[in-house]
Amino acid sequence: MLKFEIEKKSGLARAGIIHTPHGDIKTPAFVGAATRATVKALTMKEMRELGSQAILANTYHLLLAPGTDLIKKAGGLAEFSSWHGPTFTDSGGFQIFSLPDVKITENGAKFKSHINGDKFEMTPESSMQAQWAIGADIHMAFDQLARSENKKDMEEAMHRTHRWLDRCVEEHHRLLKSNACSEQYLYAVVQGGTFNDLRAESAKYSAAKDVDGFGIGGVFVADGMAEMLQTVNNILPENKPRHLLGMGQEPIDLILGAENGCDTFDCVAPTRMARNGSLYTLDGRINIKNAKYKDDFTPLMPECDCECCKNYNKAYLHHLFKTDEITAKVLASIHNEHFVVKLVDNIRESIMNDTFEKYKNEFLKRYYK
RNA sequence: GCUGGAAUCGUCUAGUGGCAAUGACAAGAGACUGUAAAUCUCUCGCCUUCGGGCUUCGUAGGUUCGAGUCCUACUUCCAGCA
Repeated sequence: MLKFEIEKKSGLARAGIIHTPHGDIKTPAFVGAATRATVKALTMKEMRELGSQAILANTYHLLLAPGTDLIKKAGGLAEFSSWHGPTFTDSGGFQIFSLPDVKITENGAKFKSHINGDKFEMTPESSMQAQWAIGADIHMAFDQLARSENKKDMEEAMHRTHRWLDRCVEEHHRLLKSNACSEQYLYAVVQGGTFNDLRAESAKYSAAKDVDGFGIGGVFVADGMAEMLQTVNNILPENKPRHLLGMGQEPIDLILGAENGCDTFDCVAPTRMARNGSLYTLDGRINIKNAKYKDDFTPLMPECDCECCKNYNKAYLHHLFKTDEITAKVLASIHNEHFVVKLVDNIRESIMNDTFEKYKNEFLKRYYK
């Protein structure tokens, strides 16, 4: 069983430590999205230096390239990528949702590779096997998310997720046993969309399973998220960690997520937006490509101690973006990733100090003014 | 000086009698949430009550219902010959 220690509680919020074979994660924590075993535009050294504690890679992408066997041969994700810290893998479930030409059957999902059109099928078992080969510390159950106003569709996807969960749990334990290994861990994924009764049902179902933690999936907007998380996290066992899948573009997502009992987060938005010139500041997100920054020689965010803010100014960043220099994306990604990592670290600190409410109010008041 | 050729939005460019005029870049703005994202969208002559109105394709004339497109002259540039 994955060791999770709770150090401090405040309502549903908690500060804790997840002990993984590759090191500890002090939670709440923002996990870097390293879909193809790399955080786009950043080196692992840069990730460590900006304060990241863990990364999350994607089974679907690594299956296509370079192949999960190759990662196993390399010694696993941590060794292969030179990220010598805690790792997660997402199951590939999100890709069922996001790729075109996906056929879902009870057995699994049939995809076409977006790279060369190769057809292949992913099942709960094959996802577990692939994640086993990749060798991350924490694996996600293979789920089916949906985005629908139609409750029946949602319910159907949720029930399939539950049936798949049973198969994931079985296959996960079979793999552990047959390889005489106990150092890989499985999270169930809670679904149910915007329907809180379905969320409750999914949380109950997942809570009863022999898993090490929980992913909360299929969340697309902050609207109604707090209530949904309250529903789910009041049901999930307190002593197991919870990961809010894919949320974190907006600081409020992370604040509400932590406030309502989530321990870890991952999101592609900070680095994607960085590459597109949209940068976080304490006063809200700015587009550094805007003409008004052409001769603004002040730091992007004076309060920030990232490499970008400590050494460069807005006019320089603006110039790098306008001339499409690679360094623009590097510096911007360092800053945005640092911003969200630090934000969640600050949330943790405020929970530890009993100042969460104050931190939250001050942050939100300034950011969304 | 002669003979060809060429002049269209900030730049390059499409255009061969129905045109406010093609495409690219540049410029201006927006989007992005378990990454098919170094991506995508919108604006880009002026005005507008969004119906439309007005002024544009080197300059000035002309032919035509209608001209960026055909004709004449001029201006500038390019190539070749002197």
